[in-house]
Amino acid sequence: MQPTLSDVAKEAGVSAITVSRVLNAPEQVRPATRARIESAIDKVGYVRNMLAGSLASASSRVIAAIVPSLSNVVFIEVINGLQSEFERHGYQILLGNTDYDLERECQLVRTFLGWSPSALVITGLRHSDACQRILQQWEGPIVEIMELGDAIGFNVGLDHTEAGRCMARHLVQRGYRRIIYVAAQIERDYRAELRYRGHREVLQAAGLEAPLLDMDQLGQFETGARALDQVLARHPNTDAIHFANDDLASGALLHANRQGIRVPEDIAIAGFNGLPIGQHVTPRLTTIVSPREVIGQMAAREVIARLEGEQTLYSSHDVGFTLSVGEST
Amino acid sequence: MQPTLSDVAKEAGVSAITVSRVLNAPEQVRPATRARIESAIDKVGYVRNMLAGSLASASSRVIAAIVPSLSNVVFIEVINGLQSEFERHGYQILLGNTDYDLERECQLVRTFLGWSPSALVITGLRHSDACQRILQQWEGPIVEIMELGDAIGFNVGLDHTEAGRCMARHLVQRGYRRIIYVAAQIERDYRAELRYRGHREVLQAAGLEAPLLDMDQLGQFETGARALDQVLARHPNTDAIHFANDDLASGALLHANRQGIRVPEDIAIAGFNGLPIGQHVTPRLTTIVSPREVIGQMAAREVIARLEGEQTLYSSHDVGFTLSVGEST
DNA sequence: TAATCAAATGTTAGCGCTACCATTACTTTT
DNA sequence: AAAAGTAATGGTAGCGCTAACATTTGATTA
Repeated sequence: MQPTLSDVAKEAGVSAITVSRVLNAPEQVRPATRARIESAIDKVGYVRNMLAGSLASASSRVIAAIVPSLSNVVFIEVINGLQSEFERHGYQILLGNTDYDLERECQLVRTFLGWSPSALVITGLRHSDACQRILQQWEGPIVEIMELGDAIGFNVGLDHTEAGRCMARHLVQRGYRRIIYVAAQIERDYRAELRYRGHREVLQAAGLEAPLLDMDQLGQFETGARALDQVLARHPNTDAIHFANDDLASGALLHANRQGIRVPEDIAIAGFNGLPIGQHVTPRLTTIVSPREVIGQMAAREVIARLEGEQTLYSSHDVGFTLSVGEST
Repeated sequence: MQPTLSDVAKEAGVSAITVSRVLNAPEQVRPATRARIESAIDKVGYVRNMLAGSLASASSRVIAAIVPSLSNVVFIEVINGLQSEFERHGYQILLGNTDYDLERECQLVRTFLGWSPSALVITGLRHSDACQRILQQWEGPIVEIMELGDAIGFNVGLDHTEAGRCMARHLVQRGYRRIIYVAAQIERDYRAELRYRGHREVLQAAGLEAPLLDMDQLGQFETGARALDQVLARHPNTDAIHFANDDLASGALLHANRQGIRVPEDIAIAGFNGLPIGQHVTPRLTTIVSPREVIGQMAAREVIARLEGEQTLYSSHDVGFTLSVGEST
């Protein structure tokens, strides 16, 4: 059996609560006593029981983080940003993956709240009704990341509709007229859809059509390559492809290289995210750079500030984006 | 205040333990009673308190997973494999990131064990002495992943030394004679070092030198590109580069494309991991494919089997690897 | 119908810790 | 030297749940 606080207390000849203080507020214990207790801790090989502590104090120093996917580098970077900030302040991350499924998200939120997390970081602004209700009722800090809009708690992200507009404007300005938007399973990725809406808006305003090609597998290189083939076969006079993300776009670009299709002369290619790969392919990919790690860090900082008692009001933070023009458009 | 089990019990006119049973072993409760309790749960908006439950039952259904990095896709895929298996069986993942720091690893292990996890999944076989002691003392299942060797618990991984040998043999066989091994911060990445050892062994056996170039930043495309420049400048008659991973190798390959350096005529390039990108660059990257997600899944399955009472003995599982020959060598 | 037994439900006692208040030890002040 | 104050430590109760055993209910059998 693991030794408990009172085993340590017995060993050190003090009461359990004094040992607890050494762990939680060492400055309240006289240095001599503290040293004695610390060596007792080592001696009996005490490992703190976080469950009991969190139950008694009703606070766990656990952050529940819910993302839609772990296959997508973007969320990894966000998690990385969260981690780096939270770990520094002594918080642990409980990680959940919804696989873009709102039902699963609801289930996860339910379970995670049962851990009395110090805060909840969740991706996106769209949740099932049940989930929405649970979130609204919960008293701890909530941060909704990635998108901007009508949030329950604090909100860190960027305006995806505007990002879509921005890229569409760029393409139109460059003189492209037969532009297709290519996504992978767009109905599951609301942010890709928002970008499409912005894109379509701009194209229609310019009197252009805004066709959409939705691939039925989740987006990686392979899907991008296949999408390029499909576009060339079915819409042969397309002059530019606006991809929903850099994975797809890079896949298409690398495929074009292999096939001897010239970019942008035969067809222009644009992406979204600003992944490193886009800057290393030839030609460099035109894309929209989103500060992904910053989203995680901002979210974490906001939560930490709140938890340490600073009275910040719930509000939202636009991390913005940058159009990075490569030679692919 | 959140409603508790006894609030639900009062509402449903039963005792708390019956409600507990509905949650943990519904088949033990008569359907009529169960239905009544379930609607009471909905009515009062009950959210289960995992802390209290885990404390009382001394089991948390949390899996502590410790990886050295989240910037490396490889670990993401492993985590993904773990997630998909564990989540299906109702386990949550508590995620820790050591940043390749053994002290930090020890600290994380300490903290995580305080959560009474159902199991601990940890990367690698090398731990600090203190950590080693803590792990040995702990009673729950431990899985050490990625490497194979002298493990404390169950062991899922591959033989990195052999992988290094395999690639070196391939290069020698292809006729390359001035082969350099390029890594990024090799002293932090023990597995990259193991591969180098295998590589060196083969080269020396063939009467060749086995120089090592260690880049001082962690490996991404950029580092690979820079490494290629350095090799060409400082070791101009090198005919092949064996990179410690595909990120570096792809970075170098894409850089070569940009610079008009011909691969493999001017210089051959090989990697390790079998990341998708390697199969989409031109020429395709020669690499060693490791079944990353399988490692996570295997680890998870083993743990689950153990937890559900199957009496499997601690042992190790070699997931193997495959040499994938592209046109880059 | 009583005896028997399994299924369903309840009672009690803690899991290991911390909040809250009480007490004791040690300073400082006048 | 007594009073007043502060710092350090302790006692008690309870966080919300479940394990272990106890009891009740209802079905089955002789």
